[in-house]
Amino acid sequence: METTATRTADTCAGPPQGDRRPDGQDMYTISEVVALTGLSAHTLRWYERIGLMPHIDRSHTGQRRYRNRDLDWLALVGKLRLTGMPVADMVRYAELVRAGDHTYAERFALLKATREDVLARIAELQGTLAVLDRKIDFYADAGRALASERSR
Amino acid sequence: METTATRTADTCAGPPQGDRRPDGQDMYTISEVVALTGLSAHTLRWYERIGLMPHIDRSHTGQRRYRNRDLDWLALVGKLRLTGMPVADMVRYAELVRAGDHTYAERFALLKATREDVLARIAELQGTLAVLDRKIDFYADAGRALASERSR
DNA sequence: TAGGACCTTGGAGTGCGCTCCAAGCAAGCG
DNA sequence: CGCTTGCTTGGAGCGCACTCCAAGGTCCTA
Repeated sequence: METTATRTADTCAGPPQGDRRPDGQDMYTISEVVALTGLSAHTLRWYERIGLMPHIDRSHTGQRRYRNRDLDWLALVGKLRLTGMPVADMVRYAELVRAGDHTYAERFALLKATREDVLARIAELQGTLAVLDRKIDFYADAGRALASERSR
Repeated sequence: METTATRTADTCAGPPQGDRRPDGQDMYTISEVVALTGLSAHTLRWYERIGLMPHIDRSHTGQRRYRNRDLDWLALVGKLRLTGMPVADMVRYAELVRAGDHTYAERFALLKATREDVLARIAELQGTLAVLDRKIDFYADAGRALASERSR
């Protein structure tokens, strides 16, 4: 029952990602994808040129027709982008997916390394938050001191 | 007792930041600052050119001599950089500091806004972490499925 | 006093991630 | 039919944050 699911590991690991998209016959023009993802059409075409996207279907006149799995992929790319992962690394991951099932181990390792990066970045930000909070407290105190000085 | 401290709010809000630096007569060449901060000398000079640094003292022959307060400032800049704050925004903050005490309110607001940004970014990263974890679980399961398939 | 490490400057160059442009094709509408 | 809107392409351009270069001055040690 789940052996075929290995083929779609990088587009639907788990339930279908939640985002709205009227299932039935799923096909989206580039401008629809722009509306759904917030990316620009330029960026979508650029992602394709650099090998970050899987093959995108075309209409009989050559226009792009995105599918739900492409949107799922873009959602993942968006998440990875938030982590600061370089586009080149995402392209590497995309290449592994295209290369087939024998790259599972490498993809798995890449995901786990990325997870560690994200944890480290969260820790960094919490350190920064602490500094910021100290400074904010200081400013609040200084503000009160100035106020009481003025009223003296 | 604390009224003079308002003058140093942006270099030593709280205890002296912990980082090692042999107090006494504090003076550092640019290469010492490179060693202490991990920034390049190019970057340090560039920060100065764009107005991100306060005035840096010079030796009688014109070489930079950094002081502890400059290192504290660089530590703050480093933290803010981690949050993804654009350099231009940090320059703005530096200008407020140079402008004097009457910019307290604006600096305070800027710090609080930055704090909110950091919180939002942490939340984003935690969302990404959740996606990553789902994917990692999926890959782990798929790996086990493939293994048991091979052994069948 | 010589040599080498280190410092100075303005300006040019780099890498990344888009962002835009020009020229042209295709579909829908009055 | 013309008009508008939307899509196509390769390639050029942009903003950011550095990064480096060339040409020269300074510091230290012997």
